[in-house]
Amino acid sequence: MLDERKLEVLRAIVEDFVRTSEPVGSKAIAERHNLGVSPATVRNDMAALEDEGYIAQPHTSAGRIPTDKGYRLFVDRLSSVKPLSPAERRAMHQFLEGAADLDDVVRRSVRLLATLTRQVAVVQYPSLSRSAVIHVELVQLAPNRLLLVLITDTGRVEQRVVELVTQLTGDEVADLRSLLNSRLAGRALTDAPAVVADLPDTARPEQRPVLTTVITVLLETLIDKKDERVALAGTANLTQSAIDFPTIRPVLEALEENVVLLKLLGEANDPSTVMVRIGEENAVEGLRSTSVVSIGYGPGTAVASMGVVGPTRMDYPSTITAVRAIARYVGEHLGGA
Amino acid sequence: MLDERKLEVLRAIVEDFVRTSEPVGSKAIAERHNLGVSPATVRNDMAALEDEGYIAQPHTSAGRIPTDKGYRLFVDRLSSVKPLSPAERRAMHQFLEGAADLDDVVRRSVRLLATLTRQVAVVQYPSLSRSAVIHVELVQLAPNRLLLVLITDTGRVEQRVVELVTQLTGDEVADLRSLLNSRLAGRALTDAPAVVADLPDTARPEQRPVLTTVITVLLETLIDKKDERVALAGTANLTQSAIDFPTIRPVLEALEENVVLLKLLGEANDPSTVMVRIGEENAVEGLRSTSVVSIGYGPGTAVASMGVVGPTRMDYPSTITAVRAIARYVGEHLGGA
DNA sequence: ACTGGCACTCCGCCCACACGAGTGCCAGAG
DNA sequence: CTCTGGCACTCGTGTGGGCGGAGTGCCAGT
Repeated sequence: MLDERKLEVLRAIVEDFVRTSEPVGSKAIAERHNLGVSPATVRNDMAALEDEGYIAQPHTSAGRIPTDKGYRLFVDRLSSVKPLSPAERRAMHQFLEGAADLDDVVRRSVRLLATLTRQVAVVQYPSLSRSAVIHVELVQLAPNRLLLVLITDTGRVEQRVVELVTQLTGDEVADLRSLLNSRLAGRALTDAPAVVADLPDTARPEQRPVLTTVITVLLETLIDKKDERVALAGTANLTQSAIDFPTIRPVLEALEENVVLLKLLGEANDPSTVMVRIGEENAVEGLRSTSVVSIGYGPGTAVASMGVVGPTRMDYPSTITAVRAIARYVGEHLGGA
Repeated sequence: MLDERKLEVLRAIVEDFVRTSEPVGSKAIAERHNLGVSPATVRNDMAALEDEGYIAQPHTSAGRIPTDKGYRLFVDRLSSVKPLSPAERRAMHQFLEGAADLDDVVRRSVRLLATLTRQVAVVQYPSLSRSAVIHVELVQLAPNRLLLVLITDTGRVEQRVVELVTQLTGDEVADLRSLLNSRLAGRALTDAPAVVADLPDTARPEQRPVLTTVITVLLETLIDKKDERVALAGTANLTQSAIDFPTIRPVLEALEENVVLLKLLGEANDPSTVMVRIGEENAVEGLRSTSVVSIGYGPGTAVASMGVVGPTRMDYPSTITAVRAIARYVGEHLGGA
């Protein structure tokens, strides 16, 4: 059905269209990409490609542009990896150099990703649910108010105020603290509920109400923070592709919905392979005319995801390379810190 | 120079132009705003207003539009406050209801502000520098690694890892903790440097190196975090005013520069008066064609600022009202928590 | 001081037209 | 069976002219 040359023609169409953002015609292909055949032949191939749904015509007597399906084929079978330029590599190292805390790393990463790909970048904060507890701290704000601080191995810190019905002494707080830490330190957050479930039962009766309250808040924090944070950068890059989006409004709206973004990224857990969602493949209304390139990252197995959102008319090879490189580098960086 | 009726004409021009985004002519004014005079008279007034630089013509034989100077006069002398509608008031309460922690409050506020004003909203996180220490916590991660956690009265928590050359016992950490707290608890962050400066001198010799290191990191945290965080929402609203911005690109770029935003908001400290910067009055390149309406907020005297960014062709009375109302409400909310 | 009238300007819109890029199809050559 | 050159056709884009209308500035009159 699709012989070698037809695929070459498709590649030529995708590459030229990405470069010029204008429909590409048979003559241009025959000239620029030395296929050794005449425009007429290319035309026949194009007709075949159009029948199969890989390319389309904006209108009669215009050149062809790739369809979502065409991009998909291109990404899956036709695109060769394009190595990062030395300049890009250098930029990457410099950019992440000297990032102080987790916030800083994420913010720099997202900027970097947006700059390198010239698109909108999204980086999820290392998720609570996939990390482990380092320490639980209790600070007594008042006799009946505690501040619960949860510290994870990815550098994230969550805090919550706990209101108690009873009053506590400093010693009691200390007891509580060491009790919680003995159970939780080193455990994955996902295990936390199981680990602390039986605590109230084993405690002395007078401790129980307090313990129950604290544990409730602790678990609430874990659940609540399921709605995790994301950083966003490069939205201005949307405007450069005025040709691609008739209106960028729905895209901006979708990008502001954290929930949507997380859903988008949530599917890309694997740090070894880049996931590409093209146009209509996106479940998210409003991003139907965009492509999303995403990947998992983190020390060891993935703890979060990052990616970029851009027009379907995107330089996939470069974008994929950049996303992969940055994810790997940030992952190492987090592991070392 | 500018008699009563001329001011009325200016008001009419501003109001109509804000509503329709089209240049307004003398006839429309004479009809819609019953001034009791003929279009010809209005024309004379308009000529005077134009001479004074309050309005301008896009081209001969078009209506007039307000200049920055015209908006300025309108805001300062002609705009009456417009109370919040009951629906808006209800929305405000519901929106902030049940916000758990500081992050949540800020995120909800910024969304609310963007929704109510239908513009881009910016909310600065309560700044460290203007708040006070509640507690300093030290968590021993390893014999020579401490986690320093700083808790402020606005609910913000900052953490930093401290690497030590020497190893510490748990007791030593506890000593250090109580020492720091005895000095810092309840003090304003801005006082912190002065308060802890002499600590190493008064300590026992063997404690000094550790103390110096910890204090250095502590002060670093304060300085570092000067570059404070902001939350942004409603960027999609920029697209609705396609008439107002030929390109929204520079605006989006400016909004992504946190530094720029902070500079913008930084000037609005006073929680009692709304600050309005119109068009060219903005120091920030890229926001020269926008207006910024901002105000300080927080429990008691202001601890941070919030505001909106929109086209100069903006409904100033409504916007000012909304910004003021939300700032006040969020301030109370923070105070009560 | 205000009004009505009038001539003038200029933008926006519509239409017609020509141009050119690109196609599909076909007949003929290898 | 595959490729090529030729040709007629389609359709979007750019250009230029003409028209209508909105709005103005000015002036003479009340």
